[in-house]
Amino acid sequence: MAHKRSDVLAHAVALLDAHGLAALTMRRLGAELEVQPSAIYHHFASKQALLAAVADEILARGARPRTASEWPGQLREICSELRDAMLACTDGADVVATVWAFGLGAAAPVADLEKVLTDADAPDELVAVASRTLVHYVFGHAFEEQTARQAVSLGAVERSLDSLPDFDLGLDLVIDGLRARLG
Amino acid sequence: MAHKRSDVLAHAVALLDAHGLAALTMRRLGAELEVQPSAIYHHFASKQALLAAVADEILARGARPRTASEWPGQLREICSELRDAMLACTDGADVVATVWAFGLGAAAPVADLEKVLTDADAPDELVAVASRTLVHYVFGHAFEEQTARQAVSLGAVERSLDSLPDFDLGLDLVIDGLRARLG
DNA sequence: GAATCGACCTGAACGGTGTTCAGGCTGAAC
DNA sequence: GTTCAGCCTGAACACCGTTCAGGTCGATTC
Repeated sequence: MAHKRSDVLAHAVALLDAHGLAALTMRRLGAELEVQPSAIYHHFASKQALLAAVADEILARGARPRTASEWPGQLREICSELRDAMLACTDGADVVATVWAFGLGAAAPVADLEKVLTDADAPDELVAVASRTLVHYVFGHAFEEQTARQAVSLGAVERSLDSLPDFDLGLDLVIDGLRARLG
Repeated sequence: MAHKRSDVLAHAVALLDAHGLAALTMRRLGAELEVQPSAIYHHFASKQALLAAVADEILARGARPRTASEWPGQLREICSELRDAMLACTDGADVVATVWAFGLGAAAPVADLEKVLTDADAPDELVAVASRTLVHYVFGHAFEEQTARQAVSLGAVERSLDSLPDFDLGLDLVIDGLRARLG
């Protein structure tokens, strides 16, 4: 029973979702596919390449229609979609943020943000700064929320989850800063 | 020649700085101290605990006097200090951000930000949101910059470093959003 | 129908990793 | 002179990502 690249990817995402990043091992993924670990290297050059594909898949699964007509709402839509996509999968924020930081994938959301800002007639430098500021905020918030939740559920650390800041409020903070520059 | 906890920590930071996070291995650290890897567990309960201490040390080394008298300048001082401390050490952003996200250390900068905002009479919720938004921005920016720089220098990925957004500009974006709320 | 070819996989190995544990050494305190 | 704590040894355990020569098998081609 030969597997295709898409089968391997689907099993990898399922494994990540069910048991977390630590369990996403070449050996364990191989076992899940009833295949030797080395067989995975026929489909992906390295674990890093596999993770990049996983990150893109996580984002693709979180895609949703966009309806806002003004740039502030459009930015909010993109950021919320990105956040929800990452939070929908165990360790999703970690995987997506790392892959993106390495420049290996997960570039779509930033491109979308840049397009919205360009269409809103923001100057080039502000487009680059603002889109990255937004994405840094979303990654940071999601990563912290997901990591803290996991650390608490593992009992590794006691820490109140109620104290997590509100996502939309922080987003508005950045967007208000932008509004002051875009008039 | 018996080592103290502070010796182990100092060697760990030196190893991190000289050869990066991947080289900060219990075995390699042991070799550096001319000691068996297991000896390190006498001083630190786990590698995670060691990394937490390393993160705090990185921040402590980056401490500098603060002179600003108004809250926007104070926020800028804290964020710049945090950023510079992380960038001063190889993989510093990765270590500090991860340790902080796990709630194991590196909490001082956030506490400082919260104090400044509280003293500026910001409401409690805004204090929590704003301080985290700022720290997410600083972590995200520093992590991306450091990771990208490293990926390029390793030749793993070709990517223009010139396109990195300006740190102060993004910081002002958030602070302007805050100004609109603090009057 | 036989040969070829590519996709897919095997099985073993290499050189690492964090961590545990029973026990040994040594220098200061009583 | 003995006790005791701090520090360390050395071996093992159970993993990890990755490589590589070779094997299987279905589809394509002559």
